[in-house]
Amino acid sequence: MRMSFAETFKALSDPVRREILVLLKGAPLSAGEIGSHFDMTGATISYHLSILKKADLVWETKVKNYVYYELNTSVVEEIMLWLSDLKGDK
Amino acid sequence: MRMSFAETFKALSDPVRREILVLLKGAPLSAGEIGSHFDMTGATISYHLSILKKADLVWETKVKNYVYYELNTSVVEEIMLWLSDLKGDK
DNA sequence: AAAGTAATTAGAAAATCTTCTAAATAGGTT
DNA sequence: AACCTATTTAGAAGATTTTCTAATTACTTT
Repeated sequence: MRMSFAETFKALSDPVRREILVLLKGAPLSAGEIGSHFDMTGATISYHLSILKKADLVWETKVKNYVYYELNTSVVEEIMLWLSDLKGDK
Repeated sequence: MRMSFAETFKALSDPVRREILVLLKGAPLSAGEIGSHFDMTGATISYHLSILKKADLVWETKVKNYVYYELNTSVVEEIMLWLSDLKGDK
């Protein structure tokens, strides 16, 4: 079930997590592939992925012993709508 | 001078600060008027306002011994553009 | 100038977040 | 089954954030 707005904004507030989302813009990547872009342990990447997942910003698919993550653009859209309303667009 | 994207996202990550922005949607309000909407001390509200100000999400105008805060929608627009790009809109 | 009102700053406590190491889980391969 | 590879979980350390109380600044009014 969809998590709160609050948690989505929190998920977006960390630079590592935003960079992960940008990486996923092109195509789904495994946790390991994502991790290789950062100078951090896999455990830390896993922690960030879990927050993105709880915020529904990404989906995961398990294939063999890999876990692939994919961007969920519909939640991005929700945040944009909130911002759009704030801006005063009718 | 305009603060980093990172700081703008951080500023948006707190529910109190988002509620302040919504309050300012209608019209500018003084720090005291903003504070009266929350069950928090004026010092705490002042802290949140300083973060919104540093993120350039609000402007302040001093009138008598009041400080009025006003929403700055152009920064909201910047965040929307980032999200729009993430979504994949060309 | 003294007193009052609005708001901010300083400093500290409590809560939350980020990161690590080490251990555990899960699946694939020999 | 034993071993290897990918990923997650647990637990702890360190950093950052949020909030408060008390003190300070700034401007107004008497």
